[in-house]
Parts: sequence; C-alpha cells; structure tokens
Amino acid sequence: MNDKFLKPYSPQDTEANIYTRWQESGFFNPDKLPTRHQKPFTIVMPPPNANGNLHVGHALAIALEDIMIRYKRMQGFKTLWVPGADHAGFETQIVYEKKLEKEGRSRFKMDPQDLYKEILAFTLENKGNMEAQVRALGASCDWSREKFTLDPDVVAETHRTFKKMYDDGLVYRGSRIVNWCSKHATSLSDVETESKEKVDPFYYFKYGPFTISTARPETKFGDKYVVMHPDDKRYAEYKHGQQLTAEWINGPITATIIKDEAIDMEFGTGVMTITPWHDAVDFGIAERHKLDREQVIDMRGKLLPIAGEFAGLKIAEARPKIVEKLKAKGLLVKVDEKYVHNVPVCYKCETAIEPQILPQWFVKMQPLAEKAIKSVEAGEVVFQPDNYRKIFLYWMNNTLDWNISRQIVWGIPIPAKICDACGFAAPDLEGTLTTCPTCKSATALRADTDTFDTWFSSGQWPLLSLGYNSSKDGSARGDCKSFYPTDIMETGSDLIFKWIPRMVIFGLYLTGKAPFHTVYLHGLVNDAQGKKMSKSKGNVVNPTDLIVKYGTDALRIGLIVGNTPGTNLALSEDKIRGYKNFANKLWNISRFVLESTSGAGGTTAFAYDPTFTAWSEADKALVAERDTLVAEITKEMDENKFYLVAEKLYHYIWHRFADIILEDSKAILGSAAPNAVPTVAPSADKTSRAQFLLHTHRTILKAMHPFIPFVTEEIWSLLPKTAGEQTLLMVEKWPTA
RNA sequence: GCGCCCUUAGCUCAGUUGGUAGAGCAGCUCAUUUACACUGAGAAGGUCGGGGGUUCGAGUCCCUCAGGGCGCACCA
Repeated sequence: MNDKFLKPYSPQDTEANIYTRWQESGFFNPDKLPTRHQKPFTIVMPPPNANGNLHVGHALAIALEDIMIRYKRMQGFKTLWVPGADHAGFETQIVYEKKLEKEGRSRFKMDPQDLYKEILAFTLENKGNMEAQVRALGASCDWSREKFTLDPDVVAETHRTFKKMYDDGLVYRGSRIVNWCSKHATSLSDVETESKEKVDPFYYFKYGPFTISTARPETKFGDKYVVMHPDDKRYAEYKHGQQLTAEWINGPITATIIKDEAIDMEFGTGVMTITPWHDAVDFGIAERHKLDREQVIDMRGKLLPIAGEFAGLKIAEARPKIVEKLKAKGLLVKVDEKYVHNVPVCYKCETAIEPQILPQWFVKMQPLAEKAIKSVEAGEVVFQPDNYRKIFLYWMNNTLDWNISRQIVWGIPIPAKICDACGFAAPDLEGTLTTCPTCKSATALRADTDTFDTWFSSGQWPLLSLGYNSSKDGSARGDCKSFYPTDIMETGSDLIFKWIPRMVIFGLYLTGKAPFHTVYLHGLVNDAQGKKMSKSKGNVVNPTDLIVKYGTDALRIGLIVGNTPGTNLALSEDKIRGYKNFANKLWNISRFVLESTSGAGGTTAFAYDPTFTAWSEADKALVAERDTLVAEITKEMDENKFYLVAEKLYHYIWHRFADIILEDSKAILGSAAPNAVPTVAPSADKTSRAQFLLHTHRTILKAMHPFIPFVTEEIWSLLPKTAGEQTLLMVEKWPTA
C-alpha cells in the first residue's frame, strides 16, 4: 500500500498535479481518445465573460457540464467539450467604463480606436485569469479547440451571416423606435431592458375640447394628433382625420383626430395625444396611420429647439417648469400625485430608457421564430425542466424585430456602408464600395461605425465555436462535420430568453438543424438562506476561496446534490465541508480495502481478479445490491438526474459500504492480511469477500469519478493495476451491473 | 393585468407512471489509543400551507383559497 494513504487526503497537494496528468494524456481532445471512443458526444461551453472572476454560478455550470462529459467519455463516447471566452460586448464595455470613471476619464472623450485597444488588453488579461479558474474546477474540455468570441474566423463568419441574412431579406436597415440608454449612449434590444416600478405625478391637461393625461409632459411639445377608440361613444361626434385648433404649451396647435383600437377606453379620459418619436405605442399608431413624427429629446436626454424656451434643459429640470407654464395658461385640470406605473430601464445602470427613432439594423424575427417553434413542437429540442418549453414558445410567439446595432466600440464591427445623402445602406464585407450605388455620391458614403449586439454572434456560437464556414459550402466545415448538431446545451435559466432562442434560430437558419437536442437549465446559486448573492448584501461566495478551503471535489458535489434543474440552490459552507469529509472518507475506505487485501511486507494476498464469480452466499446478496444500484444510477445519469446519483452513491459508499460491509469484513478477513506467508490456502469466504471489496471499490471509484474527479483519479493512480485496466480513471469504462 | 414556479423534519431540499413519508446539515444520548475525530452506534423529529373533489387508496391528479419567488406587459 502506498504511504500516501497514511496521511489524510489533501486536495491542495493533489488537484493541480492530477489536472496536469489529464491534460498531458491528451484525452480532453476527442481525436486522441482510445479507439473504443467512436460516437461523438458534444457540449459547447457557454463562454464565460472575460471581464472578471468566475462566480459560483459558473462553478455549478462547469461541474454539471464536466459530469456530463466525463460520464459519456467513460461510456465510450468520443466526447468533445469546447471551451470559450466571451468578449461580452456591452457588458465588458460597461465594466471598463466604470474603471475609466474611477480614473476620472470618460469614453466620450476618447478616440474610439484607443478605447478599443485598452478594452482588448483588459479583456485578454482577464481571459487568462478566467481560464485558470476553469481549469481549477477540473473541466475536462479540449483547450486545443478553445474559441474567443473575437477570433478572426468568428468575426468573418458573423459578417457572412449578416450578408446572407441581408440577401435573404431577413436583415434590413430601418428607422424604428429603439430603446435608448442615455447614460451608455447606445440602443438596446428588448431583452436588455427591465421594467421598474415608479411613482410619478400624473397630469391631466386641457387639449382643445378634450382632457388628456400624461406622466411625461416634457415630451408633449409636438403633439398634434389626438387619438381615441373608434367605438368610444363619448367621442362619436369627432371623425377620423377631422382637424381642430388647441391652445398648447408654446401657442396654438392644429390637431388631427385619429381613431385607433390601441386606445384603452377605460384608462384616463380615453383620449390621448401621441409622441411617436419617444413612445413605442405612439410609434405603432403613427406607423399604422402614416403620421408625422418629430424628435423632442436629444440623445443625451436634453430638450431640442422644438421645446422653445425649454430647449437645452434636462428632462428632470424641464418637467416642473412645463407643468407650471401649462397651469399658468389655465390648461392644468388636475394632478394625481401618486401614479404607480412601470417604466423600462437599462438592465445595467437602471437609467430610464428613452425611446428614440433611430436608423439601425434589424433582424426580421417572425419567419425565423416560426421555424424555431416548429422544431421545438416537433420535439427536436427538449427542455429540462420541461416547463421552460412553454416559456420558450411564448417568447417565440411574441417576437418583435430585433435591433442588432450598438453604438459602442467593443464588439464585432458591422460591415456595412451607409450613404448620408440618400439613405442607401448595405453590407460591404470586402470594403470595396467607395461611391454610393444609388446617388453616386462619394463623400456621403461612410462605413457604419456601430458594432453588433453580442447576441448576434453568440447566437451562432455552437456553429462558430466548431469552425463553421459558410463560404466553403459543401466542403469540409471544420468540427461541425462530426460534432454538429451538439448534444446538450447546459446554461443558466436566465438565458432562456437572451440566448437559447437565438441559437435555435441561427442553427435552423444556417444549417436546417437545431444546434442541440437538449437544453439543460440550471438555476441561481443563492446563499445558505436562499437569498440572492449580491455585492451590496456582502453574501457573495467566491468559488476560488471554497476550493482553497475544501477542494474542488467538495465544491463540485456540494453544488450538485440537492440541485434540480431550473430551481435555485441554497449553498451553505457546512454542506461543502461535509463533502470534504466525504472525500477523505473515500480515501480511508481505499486505505482499508488495500490494507485488508494485501499481505504483510508488501506481498499481495488478494489481487483484483476481474473474472472472479465464486461468490459466497453472503456476498451474492451484496453483489446483487451493488448491481441494482449501478443499474439505477446509470439510468438516472442518462436522464441527467445527477442530484439523485450523487446522493445515492454518497449514501451507499458511506452508510452501506463503509459502515456495514467494511465492518463485517473485518471479522471475515481476520485482523489484517489473511496470511503473509500462506501455509494454508485462504478460505473461500475470505477470497470471496476480498474480491467483493476489490470489485466494489473499483465500481465506486468509477461511478464517483464524474462528480469528484480529483480524489478518485488520485486513488486510482495508487491502485495496483490488473491487465486491461487504464492508467487514467477518466478513460476507464463506466461500471455495468 | 397575464403567465410560470414554489409551500414536505429546526434549516436546505429529494420523493420517477397515485400504493404505509426520505436524505444532508444542525440538534440530542452514548462510544472512542479506530481504515477514518475529516469517526462510530442509537434515538428523536413531519395530520406533506388551508379547504374541497376524483379514487379502494392522494405528498403525487383536479378545483379553490392563502403565503412566497420569478418572468412577461405598448393603459398614455
């Protein structure tokens, strides 16, 4: 028996060495696996943001994906787990802007190219840091295939997709209302906004013969359309298109009556004026009736000249002054001081979103969403847990065209030319357009300075990370040839909107195949009381700290047990400490098994015999019990019920194998070795029990390996091997009953 | 407003097609030069949120109420 067993198991002295051994074996790379590994099994890692440290949610994701991969690898699949790093466009730019702010700098005063270079350096530094943390978690991913979301081939392929979609009529440039964050000075997609409850005064004003109401008087300068429901009997005397004069903020205005069903007759007075430039509903009404639209607020949140004496003021300052003026003119009817409503805010800075009409690139969603719905309804993609299927379908049935232009530098540039003279806009991948094809102007034609929404490229990630290349249609397409479609997409449940639908859409659009057959969604990792971790509450748990204290194995299994897909997990340090004890228990079990089956002076009394079947009566029952367990957990592994498997194995190993079977074995096997220098043959009962311990010990190590890879691999390395056994446990066969 | 999820032992959670309630942690009582104190043995602890229904039988299926969480929403 190896002397290492004389000391307690030390994860700190073991894990890094084991990881090196795995990496040097080459087995993370599917092409280097032994020949029994033929059928591909693929997971693409959701690339962690390369802008900071991993949090404990990442640790859960890595643990889950690694369990899936290690299990399948042991079963003989040709496993590929593609690691990645995300430049995370908008998110990283915000992290960097905060850093600039602390240094008293601002991106608005910087040359965009310098800013890009600085963020790139920052990201590359964090990328290395992030990768080291992924390794520390034991991830058996193929680093030789690692992809960064700004790698040149990723950028080139994203550009080609943009062009293809434009050619197919699925991408267009349009002046539509978008979500504008005036702090970050960029537009945002609908999933990048949140709604927040606000209490504001709600004003009622006289507008010609009507009383209208609003929470935003500062947008009302240009309002010249009065809208009411066509069925509203109160206003039946007014006809659609009829004109009338109304006294308004800066003098009389000619107003036009519009009848539209978007109006809620129950709300307010049932009459409103519209501001199409700064309100999505109003924009919709204006679109339907082809009405004029005028900008009132500029891109930094200040009033434009249309506001007359109020021009140049910020919204917050202007609002009370405008109300004051209307009151003085006798147009203020009443004010509800406490009007509760939800306003959209930027999901990062909580600045109120100012809708603006901007020329941007949009993806036409409906035809793409229809394909995704069909695919999911046909069962080509299944969700774990199943209720996310409903959420997915609801989302796909209610799509709006997707704005993919961002006014930030950190991202993939949009390869397009825009003509400021005639409005021409089209992709120009090679940069060959120098004069506008429509109006022939050379001076008005410029390159688009915007970048893509990160999700435009991330949505293609299963393809991009596998080297998909649409320009070589029909020929070799990198790893996509053998590994696409992938098998499982494991990610956080919050990405059910932001990411999953886009991957399904792009996969179907570009290849006709959904990018994965299973979506496994994990929940949030909360603190021990089930409260969300946040910096302000001070309850954030850093995975690296836990690894240092308890070892990666303890952290991994602590994150898995009691964690069902889709539901949040309460993580307590006690739990992880308990699993550190478990790793040590396994260590001592190994020591006992080796000691009690080996002879004195290093001779082996009982060598592991894989073909042994002459079980004693007592051991037959134990073999049957173990085989039942193996059959159960194999089924549960196939169903991705890792929480059940981990718990069952834990219970069997500790409370059956160690507490009962090992204790009983002491009496059967005698004090230590049966006979160092055998004078009589060991009894049949002794042989049977010794073989049972040796067999079951190996079964336990193999079955636990996906969950606690380090300690099981370390123990495996200390076992005397029999012919046919692999040097590394990671490529041993998964046990069979 | 619409939708989804949750409510089971002190705490955190399991409980597969309906068939006599489970685990981990904490707590309690003992034991202890043991493979292992990173330990063992034992006991205790729940009318499964309330009410109603279906059924021979409901933690599980249906209805309803209450509490908690989350998501979506263009009532100006």
